[in-house]
Amino acid sequence: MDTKKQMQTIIRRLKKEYPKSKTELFYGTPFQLLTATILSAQTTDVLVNRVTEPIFKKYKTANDFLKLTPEELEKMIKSINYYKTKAKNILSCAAIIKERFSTEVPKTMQDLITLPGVARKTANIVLSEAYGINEGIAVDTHVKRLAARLGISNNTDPVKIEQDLMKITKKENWQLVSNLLIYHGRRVCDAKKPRHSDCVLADICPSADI
DNA sequence: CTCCCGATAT
DNA sequence: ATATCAGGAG
Repeated sequence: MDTKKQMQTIIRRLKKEYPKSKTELFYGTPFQLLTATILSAQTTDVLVNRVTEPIFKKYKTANDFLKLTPEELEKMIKSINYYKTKAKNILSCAAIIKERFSTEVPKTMQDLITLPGVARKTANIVLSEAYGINEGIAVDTHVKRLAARLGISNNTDPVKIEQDLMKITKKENWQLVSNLLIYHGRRVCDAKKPRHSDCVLADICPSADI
């Protein structure tokens, strides 16, 4: 079966299911998106938004966040897991962005992944959402799980999964496919109990033995 | 490979 | 009690 056609079908059907799919992370500025995405590692977006909403009212740019001490930021994001590491990374990012990138969140993959706590997944989110740049496909836990279940990629390395997805997806759909798979992963194809009977992809999915 | 290390659903 | 949640670094 043609995997490119399979991907086209997946995108068409999921687009119909979730016409308004976009990031569910709350943010205003590029640095806020970077911050929210760093916080979102192994954490639900609902919890991230709960924590960032009051913070983002006061702190919008890298320079704003540099007014905070690590201890102050830790206290504000205490309910997020890995809060110490994340607080340190966010402030390190702010400092580096101020010093090396004239206070602006970088617009290239190469520059973004030099930031602490930022790898391809986070960089892809920032590039596509904040700047509209399709450098790659953001592969998170949902994309990884759905790619495996749909028989698209058996790799465990997120970078290889991203390459497998890019090969069979039109570049213009790179950010869309990531958002669609995440939406579907959260609502129907969840990790514990995938709801095959409610899945619009069931007939083309190797994992749905209905 | 381990560490980071909280909230929530089941 | 345990698995999982928009991962990344050492």
